[in-house]
Amino acid sequence: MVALTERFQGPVSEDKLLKIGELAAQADVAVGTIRYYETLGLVEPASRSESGYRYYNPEAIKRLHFIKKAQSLQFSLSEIQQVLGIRRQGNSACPMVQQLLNHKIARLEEQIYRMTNLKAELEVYRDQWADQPLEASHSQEICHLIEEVSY
Amino acid sequence: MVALTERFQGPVSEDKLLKIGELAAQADVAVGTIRYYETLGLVEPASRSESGYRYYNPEAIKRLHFIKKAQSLQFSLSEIQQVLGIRRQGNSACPMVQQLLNHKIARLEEQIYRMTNLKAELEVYRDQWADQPLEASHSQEICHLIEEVSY
DNA sequence: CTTGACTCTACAGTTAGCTTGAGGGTTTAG
DNA sequence: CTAAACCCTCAAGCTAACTGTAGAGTCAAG
Repeated sequence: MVALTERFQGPVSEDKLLKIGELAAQADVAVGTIRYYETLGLVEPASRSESGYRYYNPEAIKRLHFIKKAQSLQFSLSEIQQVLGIRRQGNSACPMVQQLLNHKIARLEEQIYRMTNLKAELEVYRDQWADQPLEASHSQEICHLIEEVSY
Repeated sequence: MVALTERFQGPVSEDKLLKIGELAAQADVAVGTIRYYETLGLVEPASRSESGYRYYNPEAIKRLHFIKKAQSLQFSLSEIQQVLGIRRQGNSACPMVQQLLNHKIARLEEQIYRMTNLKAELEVYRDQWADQPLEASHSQEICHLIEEVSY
């Protein structure tokens, strides 16, 4: 499945450049997704062959991993873009990054708090359900859980 | 702003039916959103006037509040739909609801765990940044935070 | 009885994050 | 040298959850 090119062609002085499919396999991301990320400025090939093939250096794998991690933790692509894109602007990124971090930390705190509350609430409902005799589930009241939870 | 109808017309025996705009104001939801929810089977007017106007009973306010709460806690409309829609199917909803709850609780647990980890990670970065002398922000390295975080 | 606020339906548009497809070149294993 | 496997671009489509618009009818106050 994962067949890595050992040789490469192109004018680059680094070694082990990857074609898009190889990068995709290594980073466990779809080829189309990588191209899509490129339109957003999140990844860029180190070079292009004459025929237009993208060639990435292995750093790109880490980049994609970073994106996936940040994403799985509720960062939007545009937030990731902000952090990654800032260096291109040539000015100090730190203030913006710090702001982003503070904002993110505050949001996480709030979400954790709300999720913890919800979890406790749901557990109460679930346990009430567990205590209920089975026949009760089939009374007129279609599901006591729904009556409790729904409104 | 909030002008409630005191009288109503229609064949319903309850009192204080609301027009869609009134319901929207009471529940703090856009009119269009309510109509959209109706297409998903999440809310239904108690009745319609001859001219087609929707008339809701005040229960609908609670329904919308429930939807908003569940939503703010990461439940999708289709999940909410599953819970609310089940009674229409005439069979016992409890097993499905229990399953949904368990699944949701597990997901919350995982998300809380991951968010807590990320928060700690981000706080480390932020604090490292705070300790950094200002000039360091303007060295060749455009932002040490980016170098640390990005890969 | 008219005017303005409200409502109706139907459908197009929006943002996010991709996926799929058409149509056509390129590489590489056998 | 040929056929499979890859790659390219461009464009459209998809899900979620709405928002907005057009064109037309309805209701309530003055």
